[in-house]
Amino acid sequence: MERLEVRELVYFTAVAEELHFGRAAARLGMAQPPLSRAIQQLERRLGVTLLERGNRRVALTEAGAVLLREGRTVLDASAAAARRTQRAGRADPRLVLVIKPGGDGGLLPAVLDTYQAEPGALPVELVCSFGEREVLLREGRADAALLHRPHHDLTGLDTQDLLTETQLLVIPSSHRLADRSRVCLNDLDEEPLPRWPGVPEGGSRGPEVHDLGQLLHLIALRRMVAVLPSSIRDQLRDDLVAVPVDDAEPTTLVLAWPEHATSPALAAFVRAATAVAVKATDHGG
Amino acid sequence: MERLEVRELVYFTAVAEELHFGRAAARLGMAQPPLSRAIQQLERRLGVTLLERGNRRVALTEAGAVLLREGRTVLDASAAAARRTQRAGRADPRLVLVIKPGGDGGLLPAVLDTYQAEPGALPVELVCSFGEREVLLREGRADAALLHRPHHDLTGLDTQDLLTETQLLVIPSSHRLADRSRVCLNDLDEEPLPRWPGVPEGGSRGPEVHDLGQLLHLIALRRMVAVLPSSIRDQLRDDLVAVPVDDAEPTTLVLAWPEHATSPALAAFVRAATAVAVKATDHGG
DNA sequence: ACGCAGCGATACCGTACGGGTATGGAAAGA
DNA sequence: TCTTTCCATACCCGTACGGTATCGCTGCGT
Repeated sequence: MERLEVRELVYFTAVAEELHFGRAAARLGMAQPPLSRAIQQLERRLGVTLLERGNRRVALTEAGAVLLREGRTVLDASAAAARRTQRAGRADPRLVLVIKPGGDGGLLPAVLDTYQAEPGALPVELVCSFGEREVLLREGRADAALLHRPHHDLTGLDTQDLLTETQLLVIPSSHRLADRSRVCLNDLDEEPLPRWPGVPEGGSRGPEVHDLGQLLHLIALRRMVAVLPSSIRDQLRDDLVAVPVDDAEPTTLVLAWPEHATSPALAAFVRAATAVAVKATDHGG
Repeated sequence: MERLEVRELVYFTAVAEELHFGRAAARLGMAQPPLSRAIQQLERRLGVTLLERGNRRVALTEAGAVLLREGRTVLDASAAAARRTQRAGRADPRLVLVIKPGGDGGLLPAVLDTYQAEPGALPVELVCSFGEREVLLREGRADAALLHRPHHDLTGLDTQDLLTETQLLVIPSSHRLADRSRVCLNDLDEEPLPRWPGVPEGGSRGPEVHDLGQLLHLIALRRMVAVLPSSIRDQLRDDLVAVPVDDAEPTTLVLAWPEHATSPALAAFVRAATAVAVKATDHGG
């Protein structure tokens, strides 16, 4: 079996994405002829035609589509490998945890305290990011992340459930639904819901939001409403109210980390978070 | 960020596994000096030392251990990408399903019939393999596999549960436990259990077995006993009996396929298998 | 119908880098 | 101290990757 080189995959994905050798070559910062040759070579070595060269149109074959998808995972894995290795080699070891501001269900302080008490605990570096948090994990830029199920795609990650919460509708006190004791999703059919960065049009309309303060502000301005886990209750402004949504499926806060991770520091962190979570659910009911 | 090439990863994993440049070079079929240089280059580009060169001893650094693990996943993904692309490009499209002989829970005929009735169904190629079945999936050599949870490691695979079965102890009719109406795992402490190929010493002792006929034969010869899903009852020889094991955790037959697979043929197969499975559980209770 | 423009393939060339051989040099064992 | 072992350095060569120039095909515009 002939070897499949990363450089070739970079070339191929560029062409497969542009469907145009010239533009792909420009994107790669190289001339078009060597790119053509590299693709031909790749096709010869695999014994498979990847691109249908209609004279003015380049199209992916079935096999090409497969290689595009598979190749992306290889490139992702390769980039992640490089970054994780570099992070592991740094002189100042730290645990990078990525969170959504306000999305920690109130557990984070206790988790951090518990973790720091563990033997061999590393300094924790918090990275706040509103969208695309799981991408940071997959890219090897972070060691762990707080995510929400089923909101995030958790394939390829190991996870530990921390906290399951019902969801609340957050609206201005002057909203037509503000005095309801409960609502259901049908009531929101016409409401502008936020689009979360990185989530491609989940039936949501309205502008993209990038942080919690901005979101609450927009809600207060009657530009939108939002359905959020019940733990944001603590962080609401005075001019907003929260109403339980009966038929919104509960959201689970999960701690996620890359599959097959072996770092003892991460293992200790998972232990700490789990311990805090079970204590919290014991108390909270 | 500098690019991380597959060739470099092959070189590094060889050295990391051998912990010896000379042997690694021999394994790679090359001379030692260029290998040394390649590793140094890799270290420079990552800005990380991967190997501790004690004068007569080569050892992995922390970062090196990380790169060894991550690099293996890259190499696996790369090999899988190549094979899946080649399979997708073949002139005669087929769906490769890997099974364990006798391990289909009796569902397979119905699943195959149902699938062939689907529009756009491909010919199904059955591959029988006793051990290492999930590896075939991960290597891109098969499209789907029948596996058992919790026996197999399903990380990195998508799965659909088909059938949950209790487990039976299979023994010769002359065995000391043959007239028991039930046993528990403690009763088996001294019994020779088979070692499954690919499973590294799961507390099992006794010889490796590679197919079901051989296994049953060895049981009949009083060389071993085995705990198996209850659906093998149909395939028992006259000189063997099966006794329920009270505290053996139930086994679930799952259909597994590579994460993120998009092939419509595979999707149809999953549909067919799921349909047959729910029908079977409805009937069987 | 003819010509032009767009785009991928081919031809040809230079160089950078991957790989080989020979050798150095440090350290452990006899 | 001499030898052995094993990784690094020095130096050389060939390949193959990338660049420039050009061809050839085809669809479109007038």
